[in-house]
Amino acid sequence: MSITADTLRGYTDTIILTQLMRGDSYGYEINRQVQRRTGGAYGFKEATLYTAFRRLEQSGLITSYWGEDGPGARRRYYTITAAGKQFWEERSREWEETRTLLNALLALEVEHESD
Amino acid sequence: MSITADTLRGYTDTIILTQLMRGDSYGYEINRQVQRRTGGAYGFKEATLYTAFRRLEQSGLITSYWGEDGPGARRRYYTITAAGKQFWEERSREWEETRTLLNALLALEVEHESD
DNA sequence: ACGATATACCTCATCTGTCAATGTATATCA
DNA sequence: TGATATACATTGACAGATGAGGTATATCGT
Repeated sequence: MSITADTLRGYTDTIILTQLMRGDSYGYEINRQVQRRTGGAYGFKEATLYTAFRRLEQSGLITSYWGEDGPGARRRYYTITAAGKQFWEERSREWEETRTLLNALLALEVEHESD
Repeated sequence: MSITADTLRGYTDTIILTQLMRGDSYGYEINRQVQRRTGGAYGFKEATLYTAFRRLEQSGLITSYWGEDGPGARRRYYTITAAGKQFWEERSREWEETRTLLNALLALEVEHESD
């Protein structure tokens, strides 16, 4: 985990929703996918992950149900709602914008880089 | 201000340091430069800005001194220290990495985008 | 049979950064 | 004289991340 969570604070929800856009999943699996997709560079702390699920469910962005057991204990599966998909779209666009802004704000060079 | 600060939470210090890498400056001016560089899309709230100065100074990343008055009230100028420059280097590298990770984590498409 | 390990979920107290609200003071201009 | 821009500062509230602690099941080697 070479990246501290504070540098992507606020993106936890969107990262989780991105995984759920691909289909229902559960906490442990979502975290494994995040780790795989970042080459092991990032993974959620458990407390971060599960408090995010509570937050997202209470906001109506996801719903949940108990699924069948795997090789470990029981799994709680999550489904992204229509509101969740809309929220994901907004946040994705916002990320594009934020990325552009930070590129501009953290560059020492003179103005006008395209991105 | 179309971008909420929560999406770049944690970058306040680095943004301020970037401005100070160009030379000494003071709060009001730094904020104006941030607004100009983002085409008005982002600016610090005053409380955020001044609490950041306290934090940075206490961490030894900047020093300050009272400068001459401008058209308004007196100005407190800030100087980036050697430790501040080193911190800025680290954070800049970390931003590159975070950008790559978030691009990967927020993309629905299949793997292997270069950036 | 037993212990280690991986799977899987959960909560709470604490810490940190952001910000609304509020306050002070000076210079300019109509 | 009052509005506006410049300029700095503090405080209480809030929200997200996390360390530390907990529960439970399945597998695998010895």
